[in-house]
Amino acid sequence: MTTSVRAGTARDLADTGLSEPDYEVLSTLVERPGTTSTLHEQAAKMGWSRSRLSRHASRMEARGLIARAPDPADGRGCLLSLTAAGRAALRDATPTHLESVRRRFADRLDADDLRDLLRIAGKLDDGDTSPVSG
Amino acid sequence: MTTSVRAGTARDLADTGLSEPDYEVLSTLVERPGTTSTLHEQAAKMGWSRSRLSRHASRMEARGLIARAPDPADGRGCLLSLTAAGRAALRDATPTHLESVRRRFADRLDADDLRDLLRIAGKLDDGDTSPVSG
DNA sequence: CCTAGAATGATGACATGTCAACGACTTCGC
DNA sequence: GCGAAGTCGTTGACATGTCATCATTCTAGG
Repeated sequence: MTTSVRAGTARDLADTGLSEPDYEVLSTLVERPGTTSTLHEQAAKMGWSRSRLSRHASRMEARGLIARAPDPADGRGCLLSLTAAGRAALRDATPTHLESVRRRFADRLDADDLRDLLRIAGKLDDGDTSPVSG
Repeated sequence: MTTSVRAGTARDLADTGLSEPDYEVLSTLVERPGTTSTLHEQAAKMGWSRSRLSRHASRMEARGLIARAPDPADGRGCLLSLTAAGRAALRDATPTHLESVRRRFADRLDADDLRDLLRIAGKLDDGDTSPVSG
């Protein structure tokens, strides 16, 4: 079911020229002061590995959606920031995406559904990540 | 939540040397007469694209888990079949995988949870796959 | 028989993601 | 200050998946 919903929203997003990871990066970055963030912080905020974000940032940088700059406060770090093109792409995609999510997800569930879903999610996400011992 | 459960079962499976796609292919193939199937049929049965299965079959073939042979009944087709190694890998992985799924999923949900989850899944999977129009 | 069109599986070009390094840099304890 | 240890972002090597396209081969209609 997750698959079905995601496939739908991803398809809708694709029409705007952004993938879901693109959208996540842009929408998380735009919430930052100066629409700028350290790669590390950004990755942490998104729950991504630094490696993953570094790779995706490279692709998005090549497409002109974001820019990289050295972090003046930490010689190891780099700052990611939205470009004008990135801001524009996000602005174009947001209404479509929100509408898509609403139509494919939110509108289909009532309050009971959401409550049950959260309850179940809580049980499944819970606790141990250790492998099967036997 | 799906992500969390899948990550866990994938990790458990990895300990047996198989990925989740590997396991899917092997477990679907073993149900076939002669543990053999056309790539096309196999893909349809699994809900995969031919392309995807072709690619994955190549990787699994390289690892000796399955074998390809020309289809005597259709010059375009090819037959995928389990090798002894593939059968052994599946035999080794199955108990671990079932235990893993049970522990990470089934054991955590009661009858009500399952009922609710199916109800919600039904609503989300439902119907239209068309893009957002406006 | 013969040809137009459909189906099959493979593949090039990419997008996405993981993991284990690595070099550069910072920090901590002394 | 200085060296050990940790952190940062990047990268090579791969696994996985998509899409469009291709050569083959099959099939249906004449």
